[in-house]
Amino acid sequence: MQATSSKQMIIAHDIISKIKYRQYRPGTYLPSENQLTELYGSSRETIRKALNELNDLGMIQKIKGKGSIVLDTQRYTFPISGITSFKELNNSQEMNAQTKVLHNELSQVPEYFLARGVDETQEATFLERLRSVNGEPVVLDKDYLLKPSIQGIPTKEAENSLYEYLENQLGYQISYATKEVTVESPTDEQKSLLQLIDHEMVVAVRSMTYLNDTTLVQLTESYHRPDKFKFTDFARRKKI
Amino acid sequence: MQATSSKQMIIAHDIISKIKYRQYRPGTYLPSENQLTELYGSSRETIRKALNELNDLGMIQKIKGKGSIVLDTQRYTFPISGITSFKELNNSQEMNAQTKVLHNELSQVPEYFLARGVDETQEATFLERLRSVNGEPVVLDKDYLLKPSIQGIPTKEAENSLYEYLENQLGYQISYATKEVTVESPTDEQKSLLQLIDHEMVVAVRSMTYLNDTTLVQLTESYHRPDKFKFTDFARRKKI
DNA sequence: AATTGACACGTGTATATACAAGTTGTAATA
DNA sequence: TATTACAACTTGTATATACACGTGTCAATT
Repeated sequence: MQATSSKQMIIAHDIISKIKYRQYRPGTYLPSENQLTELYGSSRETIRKALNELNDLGMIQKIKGKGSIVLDTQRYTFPISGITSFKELNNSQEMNAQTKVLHNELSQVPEYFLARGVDETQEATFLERLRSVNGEPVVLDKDYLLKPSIQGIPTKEAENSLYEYLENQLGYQISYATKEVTVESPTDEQKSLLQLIDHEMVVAVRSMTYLNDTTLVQLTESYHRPDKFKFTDFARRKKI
Repeated sequence: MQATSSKQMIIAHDIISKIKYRQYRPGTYLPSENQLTELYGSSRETIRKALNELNDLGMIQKIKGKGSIVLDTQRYTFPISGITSFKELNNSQEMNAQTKVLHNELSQVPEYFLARGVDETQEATFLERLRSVNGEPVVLDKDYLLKPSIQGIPTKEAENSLYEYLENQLGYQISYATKEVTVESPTDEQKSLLQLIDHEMVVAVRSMTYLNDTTLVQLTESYHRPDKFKFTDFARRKKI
């Protein structure tokens, strides 16, 4: 599901772009699987695997006996769900964003992750970054990049996307992450950096990121200003 | 992906239960697809579709050329992600929960949803419920059940799971939902019902629920006490 | 007029086959 | 010894075929 080269992925991307540029419009049916089979010169199974991707993404709704309806994704297309980095988010939303690196040094792993199975002796590079949009501080990111997979990161790279560095520079394939969101009272540091008003709380997003081979490579604590935080999700009902 | 009757679903469930009861343990490999093919007397494609379900759920990690590793789901198994109702959550977590129905009457659709494409003249049954755990108020749910799909709901049913009523009593198939999470200042009603301390904020989860045929049937505004709110998620990196 | 039945067409599931490509251990080779 | 080459496994992709089953149309029947 990663490489963009397979036939089913090419087809999926093509249909997505046709939806994006409104060749296929929300509320209308896609061509039937058999028609798409002819259109792309592939087997029906390949088409179906492509359509199932779109179904999982919430871009279409498959209806047995009828067809696949294009859903209106515009309404809920602010992608914080899934694994999306600040930099990517920034690009896709075209906000005027800025990243300031506050720390980039060796450190211990914080308490929260120790309670979740991370070894206390685990060496890590601590990276603290303050994200601002239009001059206003919005997010405080604390990343812990784990050795030996990640030996460190140039501060210049840290100003951009971490994922980009890990994937393009180090050749790693980030595969999945677990994430936990809570609302907490801010520490003094968070209060001053995020310019929080008295009694205002902070939204904490803590995540653990893994590679394809299940190697844990990154721990993140991300603190958001509550008034700037919005999380949008699309979910299918599964009976498992 | 809904009915539990198909072969691939039976296989998926079986493997899940074997993981659950630790016949297959976290960190170890599942039998290979070919072995599972023999074990279940099915084709490899059927096995693969079952395994892909588990992969999507974050229960296993497939590694090309090696096999499928069982992941440790215990650590992040508090399912608020996805569409899961309070009642189901309650059952799975075995909390001592209670539901009090505050309102059950006709009403207009609130502003938030009008801004998101819902018609102003849309008729709806307004259902307000206060959820408590161990005597403490935790969540305030405001549901709007849309006509003509849903003509109303017996208050007795409202004390249980709405989804159960819709699926088992009305025979509807709930398919997907969009969800948005924000942190806000509480209204006076929320402040008193949820027993919020001064300056404490409230977590608002607003969602729109759809049937298989894309019919919108339910709007929900769910307000959580910030100290009781926790949201856990598993996400795979997708390059689409 | 209302019901029934046949049919066409849609997606859902299951199977068999083939080859591509990643991983690992082993044997042959330089 | 170190490297290379290969074999034997693994998962990934693509194809062809068949049938089950949901939906809608339309004509025949009641």
